Amino acid sequence: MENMAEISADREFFDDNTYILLTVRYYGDRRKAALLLYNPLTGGIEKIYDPYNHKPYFLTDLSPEEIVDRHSDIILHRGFDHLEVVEKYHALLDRKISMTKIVARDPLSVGGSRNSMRDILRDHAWEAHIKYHNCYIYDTGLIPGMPYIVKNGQIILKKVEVSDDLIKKIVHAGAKREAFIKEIREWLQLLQAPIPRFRRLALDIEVFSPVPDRIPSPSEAKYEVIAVSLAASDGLRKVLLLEREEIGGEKVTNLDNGVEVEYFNDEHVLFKKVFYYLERYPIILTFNGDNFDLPYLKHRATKLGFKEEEIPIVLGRDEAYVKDRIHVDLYRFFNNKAMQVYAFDNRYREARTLDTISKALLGEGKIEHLKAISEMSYKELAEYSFRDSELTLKLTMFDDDLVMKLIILLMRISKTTIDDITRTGISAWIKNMLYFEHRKKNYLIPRPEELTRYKGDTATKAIIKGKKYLGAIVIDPIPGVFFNVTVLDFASLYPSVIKQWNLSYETVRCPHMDCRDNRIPGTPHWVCRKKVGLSSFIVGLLRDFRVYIYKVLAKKEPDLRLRRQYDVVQRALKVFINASYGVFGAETFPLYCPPVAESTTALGRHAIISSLKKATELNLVILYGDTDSLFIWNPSPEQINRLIEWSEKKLGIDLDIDKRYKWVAFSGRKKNYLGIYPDGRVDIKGLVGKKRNTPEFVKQLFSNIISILSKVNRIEQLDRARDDIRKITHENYLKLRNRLFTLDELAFRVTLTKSLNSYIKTTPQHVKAARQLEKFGKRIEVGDVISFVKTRDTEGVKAIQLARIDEIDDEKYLEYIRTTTEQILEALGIHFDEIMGYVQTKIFS
DNA sequence: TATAAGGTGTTAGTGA
DNA sequence: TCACTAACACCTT
Repeated sequence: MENMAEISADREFFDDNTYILLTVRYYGDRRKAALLLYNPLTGGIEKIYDPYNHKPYFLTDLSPEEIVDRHSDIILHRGFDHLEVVEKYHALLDRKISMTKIVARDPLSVGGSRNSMRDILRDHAWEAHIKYHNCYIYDTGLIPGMPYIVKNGQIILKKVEVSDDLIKKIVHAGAKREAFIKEIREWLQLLQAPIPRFRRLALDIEVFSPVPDRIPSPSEAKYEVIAVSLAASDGLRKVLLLEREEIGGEKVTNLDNGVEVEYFNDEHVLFKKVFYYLERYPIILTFNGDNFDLPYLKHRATKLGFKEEEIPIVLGRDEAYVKDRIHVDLYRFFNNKAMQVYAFDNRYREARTLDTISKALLGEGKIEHLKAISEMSYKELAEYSFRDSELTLKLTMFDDDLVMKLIILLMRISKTTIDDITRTGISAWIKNMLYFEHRKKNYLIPRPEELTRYKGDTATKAIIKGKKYLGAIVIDPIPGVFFNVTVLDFASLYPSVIKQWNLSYETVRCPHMDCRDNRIPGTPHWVCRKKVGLSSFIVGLLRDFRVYIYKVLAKKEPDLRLRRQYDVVQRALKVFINASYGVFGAETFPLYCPPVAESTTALGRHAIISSLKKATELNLVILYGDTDSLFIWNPSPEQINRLIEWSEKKLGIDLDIDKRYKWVAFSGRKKNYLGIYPDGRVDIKGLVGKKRNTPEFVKQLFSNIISILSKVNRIEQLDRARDDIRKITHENYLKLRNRLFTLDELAFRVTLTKSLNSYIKTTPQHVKAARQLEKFGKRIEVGDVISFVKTRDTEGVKAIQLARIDEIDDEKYLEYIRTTTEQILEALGIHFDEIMGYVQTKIFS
């Protein structure tokens, strides 16, 4: 079996007592938490009820006497268990305080039900909004995603070897404190522990619909489930089809690609078979199963007469589980912003659908179909349906199980269950990571209101209206074409600053009088000299792991398998490091602390401004710079080295050579340039021609211009390129005038970022087009990309489906050609009107 | 139960 | 009618 062979590489590590902790859930019927653990050897899942006898609780600053005297409703509460006095470290005050722990019989009594205990105590309740399963993880120290040995009801972390060599890469001479080394060893265990293959089943359902294109509502579950497709990591490839009178055609039992097709004349029996498979696998994968497949199956099963306990599906508020199993909804995971940007380098831009994501990542999409699903033959339906579950499975398998490995590493770093890691965003992950650390060090988790009270608001003013504080500096670019340009940039500037300056919610504006002169340039804030900040420490550590260990190993390691694993670690770390600054500036983050965010950007500005000064001293010419980068014209290697050394010595931040260009063209606009590498590759930033919503014909023109420019090697060749660009731009204009482009090529494709009826203040063009389509009965949803063309009628716009080629407004399109080419032409010293003059004379001659 | 701010460009809407 | 601002989408760091 494929599964067993794959495990063999780690066979020594994964013996039959070793499990991976996947999740912790609260089981109301037993009033206990239970752990769900995966056994890589058997491929099965095991449920173990809490061996620690842990109870839900929260904290209060009231003494037990005060509670008894003034809040007897706590003592009399149905969920009250007992009181304890505990000592906690209050980081905002930098001293120990005494708190009362109110222990409850069940999580709902703490909070989440009517008249819960935290509601009774309100302003006196601490740590009362933590979800019970997280609270359990913080207190027990159990780490989701890590290997554990289960023996006689005990659960023990499995030892992972960490070589002293690795530790030495982080601990430099002079900093060899025992506790520090221990902490580093623990973190490295998380990153080094082997990750097994997971047995998993991808599921996808198709539902009958009398109206084509309309997705049936899961809560009503009015129509039959006509197909269920299953694709599993152990080789299972199957489609279950419901026999229907209206379907003609042959009943194929095998598809060409080895997929087995099974027929059912009774929906009830089909469901039994589906449930059988759901329970046979530890992990179920779906694409949008939280909101569609699983709720539909559940509600439909109830309609079909299944009893509650016969249906192995549990529905939450916004998620769906398979009972005692794991459900990973890839739709939610892949639509997570942090994943798109950092882990997958923005390789899928539009996200949203299974089709677009798998096309970008796997190179294959869904089966295109013209017929409605309800009208397909058995064979067509089976093929169509199977492709969906197959793609879902493949999304977790490509690049040697990259996605599964990433999920496990993110779980370990953030101490978040697999249930939550695939459903919540980066701020919830970082919250978990920091809360876990608070409990481990016996820090009291501050209330958001305390943070604003002690730390205050921002002191700087943002450039952009509506923003909260001042951000980065963008240096005005010098317009023109420059040969031989080197780009330097600070290696992860903000995380470096956070580490270097000890930035953390408790250290910025700390309570000590004698730290007040330790000022943060550009702000009225100061930072602590006495204590190491908790978030500063962790961010610094993760940064060092990435820079000094995993980025190096991901390049150097000779063994492909290991090299890939190191690359996943490196990417997982990147997700956390890059988001560590932003969360402190986000109101929704429970440790929101504006002075921390503001100090980070202030120090970033300080770094770039002082290096700019230094560069000038070194007689370097700075052409442009954005946040953490400097574009330098024709520097000598000595000048560059001196600047880099200076940064290391004076700022304590690594300044690296990021890239070198043969030449760069700046139009004078910020965040807007074109660079040509020595090998002829092109680097385009911010130009209109690159934007996703730009019409195809403009993109084509743009790309032709770029291709002409990429061949320019010397200044003298620019004149020739200018002429060529003039010529093709002009040709394009004529083609437009003569209506030689198709509507498709002329279409703007713009995303609806909110629901159609919530555009109240203005009516943008894509909304106009969408409303036109709605009148024709087309359903329009958030995230839909609307294709429209600009027309000469009063509305000025038509949805592409409703437009004719002779209606288009070529003046508007000419304007668009103008801005697109202008961004490049201005850098080359040509005015667009010159071209227009050229066009005019051509036309009128 | 959305990590941040700084930009460019188009169009809608407003008020003199 | 015109100058200005707000809203919106998309991009860069």
